Amino acid sequence: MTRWVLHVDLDQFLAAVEVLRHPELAGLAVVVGGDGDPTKRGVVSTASYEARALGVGSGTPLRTAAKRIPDAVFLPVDRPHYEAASATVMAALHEVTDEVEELGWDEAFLGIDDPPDDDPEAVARDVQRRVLAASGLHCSVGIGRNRLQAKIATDYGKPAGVFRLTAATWFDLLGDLPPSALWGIGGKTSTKLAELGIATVRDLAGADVEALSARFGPTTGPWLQRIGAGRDSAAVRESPRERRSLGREVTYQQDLHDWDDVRAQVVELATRVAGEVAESGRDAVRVVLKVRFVPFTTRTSSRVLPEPTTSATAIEQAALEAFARFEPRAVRLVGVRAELSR
DNA sequence: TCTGGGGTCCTAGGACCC
DNA sequence: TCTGGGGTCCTAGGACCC
Repeated sequence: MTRWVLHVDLDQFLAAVEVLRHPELAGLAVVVGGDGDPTKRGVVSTASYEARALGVGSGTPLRTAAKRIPDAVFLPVDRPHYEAASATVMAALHEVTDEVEELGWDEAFLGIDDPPDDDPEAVARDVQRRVLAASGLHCSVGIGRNRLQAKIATDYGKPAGVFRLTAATWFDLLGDLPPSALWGIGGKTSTKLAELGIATVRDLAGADVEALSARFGPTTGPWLQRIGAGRDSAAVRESPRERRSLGREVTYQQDLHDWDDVRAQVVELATRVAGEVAESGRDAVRVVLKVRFVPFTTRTSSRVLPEPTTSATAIEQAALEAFARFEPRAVRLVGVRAELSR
């Protein structure tokens, strides 16, 4: 039996969906983010390839994007519309196999056993045709023997391509790259690894697991070495998985200077979250309050609920108890998150 | 550059108990 | 009067991802 994992990633998803319904935007620098007003606080969710070529990508502050590309088309994030497009795509993927693990709106892993002629590329191209036919959207497909290989392969297939990455080519392709080239390693971990003399993926694969464990802990240490070597579980976890938490947060356009205003926002968010907890049919077991002070210092405070509950009163009270631990200061963001019972 | 909103998982320290 | 080892829970925060 031969086992393959395919990683399907829609190309410039939000921008592509917008171009589909506004064909006149094709070929333009399209920037989707916030409420579409680039003078407000917010960041870019997705930029079209044309915008990326001009220095604007996901995470770029909208105000920066507007300075870099004054004549870009700025559009608001339209969640319901993207969710519908995503559902169409995921349905197309489920026609290929039941083994589908969704990763947000625009990505999924597919588990494929024994493809015809042991030709996973043919399956990948079939996936691309089906997605395009169903949704009008192009995607790239990475092929690997596990999720990690497939996920990284996709980048080499973009846009609209197919790319295979296995143990045979892992070090040829990635060996000399910094560890941050790997899925799960960001800038912070990369810096810590450099302090241990680990500068490349090859170094990481050959690193001493004991040393990694001493620095990163008993779970993360060995995991880092494994992903350096390109090893990962081939299991595709069926989605949707049981959600662990549910929250709402808001960055205010103007900083809140009045502590009573902040308190009122805590209550409002807690009420909203409580409503959604009740709707979810699950119980909350803990409430986490998040406050981002001016200029950008973030603090959290949490309370275990006396018992698992959907009670808005209990959730609000826990949020306020957490709130009472903070000293009054100017605030730019308030968030409330409920952790759900297992 | 002046930094969203939705999440997940892991670590570490202190409290507390046996 | 100076002190163990293990286990679990709670809390805060870090890091990462889409």
